[in-house]
Parts: sequence; structure tokens; C-alpha cells
Amino acid sequence: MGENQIRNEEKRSLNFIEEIIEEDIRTGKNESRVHTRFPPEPNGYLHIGHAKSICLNFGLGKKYNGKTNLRFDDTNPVKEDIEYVDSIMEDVKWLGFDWEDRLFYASDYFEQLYEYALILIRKGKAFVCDMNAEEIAETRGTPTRPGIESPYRNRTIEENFELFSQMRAGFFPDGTRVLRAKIGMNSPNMHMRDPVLYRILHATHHRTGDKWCIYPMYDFAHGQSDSIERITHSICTLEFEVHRPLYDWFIREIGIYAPRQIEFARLNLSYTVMSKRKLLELVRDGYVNGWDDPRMPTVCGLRRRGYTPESIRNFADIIGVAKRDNVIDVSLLEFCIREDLNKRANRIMAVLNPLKVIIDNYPEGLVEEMESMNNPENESQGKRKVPFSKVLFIEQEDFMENPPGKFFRLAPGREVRLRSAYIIRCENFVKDPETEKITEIHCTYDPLTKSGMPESGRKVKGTLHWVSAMHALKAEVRLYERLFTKENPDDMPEGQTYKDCLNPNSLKLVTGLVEPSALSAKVSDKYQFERIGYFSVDKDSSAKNLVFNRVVSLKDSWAKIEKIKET
RNA sequence: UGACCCAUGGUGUAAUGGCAGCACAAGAGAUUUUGGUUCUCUCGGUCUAGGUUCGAAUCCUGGUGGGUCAACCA
Repeated sequence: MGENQIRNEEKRSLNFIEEIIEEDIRTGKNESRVHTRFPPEPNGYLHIGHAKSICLNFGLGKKYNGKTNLRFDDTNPVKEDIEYVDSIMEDVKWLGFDWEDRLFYASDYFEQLYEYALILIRKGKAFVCDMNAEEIAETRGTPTRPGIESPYRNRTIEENFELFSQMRAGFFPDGTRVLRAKIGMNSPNMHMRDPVLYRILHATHHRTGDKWCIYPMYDFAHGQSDSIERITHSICTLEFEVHRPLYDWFIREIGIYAPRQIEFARLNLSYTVMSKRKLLELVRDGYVNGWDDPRMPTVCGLRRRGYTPESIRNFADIIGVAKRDNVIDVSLLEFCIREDLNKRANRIMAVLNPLKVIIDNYPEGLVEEMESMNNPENESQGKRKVPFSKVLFIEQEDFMENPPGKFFRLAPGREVRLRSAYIIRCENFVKDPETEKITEIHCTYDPLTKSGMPESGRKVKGTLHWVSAMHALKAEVRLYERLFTKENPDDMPEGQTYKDCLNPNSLKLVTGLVEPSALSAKVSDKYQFERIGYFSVDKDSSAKNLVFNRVVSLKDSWAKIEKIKET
């Protein structure tokens, strides 16, 4: 253990949750144990906001030598499904976290929760209410006006026992009765006004089947589940702050172990929506192609897009944790994946918008294998051979007939370097007289400038990527952009919704030409297409039909210059 | 016309009564066989009014602004 190492560990500031935890450890609370949990409801797919919570909870468990449970809060059988349970487990694992043998379900505790309800009834702290949902809502009052007590509030303990067991036994149809806490109707906190504890739901649960026809409300299950699991720090988002007094009331009245709830601000990302409802609509109404569409902020969407778990974990780390509302700039997420892939992704050459180049003085039929670095950032990733021949393709954008001042690429009479190959000079070009489109460029190459030769060191302004026409592979390339054109799609002018700012260009399909080494590409392999961006092999890809998703473009200072000129 | 929470550069986050720092973004330059990467530099901030204090982003009070809460959803 060197001194330097100790010095390096020094002084990384703590977030407010870590401060609380370290204080609890210091004072010996819970025998200085740290035990967190990630408690999703299996009614949808996880998104980047959940990823923040997962990284937080599992990260804290790891950091303080504690444990982290995965618990499904599955108290509403009509909305939940095993499909979601499976996808959530897959996503948590993929993100790099392990709940070991601690996979739990709130439904595991239904019997225990029922017992807790009985305790409250016995203490005269809960009653069966015969009002329907509408009546309960009407008598709840408003935040500024107290509610009205239920006429069933003063039933005897015996009567409540009888009715509640009949509820469980299936005597009553859905919605006819509920079990309510008896707290009062005057609290300024709406959640404290005789809240519903149990409702009748003759529905098949994905785990308990038809065993139950009454189900606990989330509020009656969540805190007690944490208590049963001896969670020390129940970390949740801000909107549950007002629920905390109710959880505390349950814990106190039932007389069980009390976890400490800490609330933090949920993640918002610019140019995206995060609510389950909106995400569902995007999928259901066909604005995207499923939950794992690479434009979706879902974990499976990001994965398919080509984001790595490391980049997402790093993102979660960088954005921090606090209590104030926040909107993180997507460019930070993009920074994280570029940083990761820059170090790791092999480079290959691909041309997305091909323009034919003929090297007039290059021998007909000759093919040279050009050696190229897989990753200049990391020599250990090795080298590969790229075939070069007389007819090539470069990008349309890399040639201009009348280039402006700062254009460093190919133009009549100008020289450029072909990456890992020769320096070439544009001698002339062919233009379609009707469309004015340039169809073909004629160049000469300088044989002494082959990559690695002494003459190759000659200064030229630009370096272009290219593919050999006779060797190039066709590939379907899916170019993604942000899904929305507005920074905050949730905040639209009167009469408009987030759907009014969907980006019509969020997906552009092109057929590109890639160098032949791409033939070995396997699903989810990551590449940098030199000078273009990072790409990930889509699950639709096969040797016959290569499919690449653009994860993110490279930073492009030339595009910036051009953009400034436009405006 | 309630309760609770929050307020630091464009964005996010530090500073725990003692020099307002870091990252992203933006801008300038250097390097570069990727207009990438890397490096250097610049721009720019404590919501407001009082109070406490030798000293306040930090503590107190008022204001202002934002958020959350009125499912038999979670």
C-alpha cells in the first residue's frame, strides 16, 4: 500500500446521502450496517432514470461493504407482468450489478402484511370502509380543506375483523369495500387522511396466482417491505417525501424495525421524455419501433443503440445526487459514451455517402493491403489490413468544386492524404450535366507517399477515409438523432404536447460501404467509423446484411464552422 | 390561497463560518496520417432584502421563484 495511493483516495467530496450514511456508520446506527435496495414495480421497462437509482443503490452497497436487494414492488396484479420482471433483471445485470441471493418480491410478504393490517385493526387504527372510490375521493378534501370522516369509521374492532376476513375470503366484489387506516381527516398532508390500505381485486397475480383477492396498496407495502428486509437506508425519489410520515406511522403503530428513508431528485434529460406513460405512448402509437428502439431512453434502448454499461455507470457518477430539480444536458451522456468508446472501439473505414474516385495512374488490377492501426489510442488493439485499389469511394462531403477558405479536403488541383494509404491529387472530375451532381473524380497518386514510407510524412491539410470499390461491403446504417427537437418536451406551448416536437429526422437509413474487415462484426460489437462516429452492430445484423446503429457522432468542428456560416 | 421540499456560471455538481472549485457545453490556440483524441487558455455563478458575525454561498427572518401532494397506481 503506497503512500501515493492513500493520497489519491483523499478528498473526494461526498453527496448528501453518503454523508448521512457515513454519519450513521460513525454513530453505530444499525450496528453500522449498510443495506439498500432497488424496488421497481414490474409494470414497464427500466429507463436511464432508473439506471441512476440502480447505480446509486448498488453503488452505495458496494462502497460501504453493505448489501443491496432487488425487490419487485408487485402489489398491483392488473398492471404487472412477468415479462417486465425478466427485462428488469436483465437490465440490472447488464448494468453490472449483482443482487446475489437477495431477489425479493413484495408479494412474498402478503401474509405478513395481512398480519400487520390485523395489528392495526386490533389497535383500533384501521377500519373497513364501504364507500366506493368516488365517495372516498369526494370526502378526502383538498390540500387546503380538511376531509370528511367516513360514516363507517367507528365500526367495532370485531366488526372490522369480520369484514376484513370476509374481504380476504372473497365475499365481496371489486371496489365495494376497502381497509383504511384510522388517522384523521384534518392533516395538511393528504396521504395521512385515513388512507386506503387494502382494496379488493379479483385478479390473478403473476406470482401468487389466485391466492389473494385483496391486495395491499403501495403505501402499505413499501415501507414495511423495507422493514422486513432490514433495509438501513431506503433511497427513493422526491415525490415520496410526503409519504414518509405515513410510512413512519405504519412502522410505529405496527411496532417494527424502522429504515431511514432518504429522497433525491430524479433524473431528467434534455431532449427526451422520461415518464412511463409517455414512453408507453411512443411505443404503442408507433412513434418508435418498440421499447428497445435505439432512440428510447430505456436501458434496453440505450444498450441497442450501443451505449456500454461502463459509460452509463460513469454518467450516473458524474451527474451526482442532490435534492434540487435538474435537467441534465444529453451532451453529457454523449460525452460519456465517446470517452469510453474512444479508448476501446476499433477503428474501421466506412463511406456513408459514396463518391467514386479513380486513381488514373494506379495500375489496373493491382491490390495492395494497407496496414492500419485498430486504435491509435491503444496500440495493443493491433493492426489490420485494408485493401487498396484503383477505384475507391470517398464521402461526397469530402469533395468540393469551389471550396471555401477553410476547407481542407479534396478539390480540383488539391492534395489530400488517404488514411493509411497514399497522398492523392485531384486532376479533374465528371459532373452530370442535368443534375449538376458530381459523379466521379479523377486523381493521381504519389507512389512514394505510401503510409510508412519516408515521403509519407509530407504535410497535407486533410486526411480522408475511403473504401476500395471492389472490396467494400454494403451495410445498412441507421443514423439516429435525438427523438425530440425541444430541450424540454414536457414543457410545450398551450395546446401542444410532447408529440408536437418529435424530431422527423430522428432516424435516417442509409446504405453505406464498409471495409471488408467488418465482415467479422458480431452483434453489439462497437466500432469507430473513422471521421464519422461510433457505431454498434444491431441485433438485426447478419453476415449477409450488416446493420450498424450510430451510437453517437464524432465531435465535428468543421460542421460547427459550416453551421455558423449558415446563420 | 395549506403542508412539505428546493434555490451556486448555459447545464450539473463541490466548497460543512475563512481564497467560490470541478465536469459538460461554448470560444481561442497548440499538436495530430481521424476537422477525432490529447494539451493550454478564455468566457461565465452564490435568487432577493434584512439580520447575526472580525468574516456568510453556508446560520436566522421576510420576500421572490420553482417543485411535490387531493388513484381502491407505484
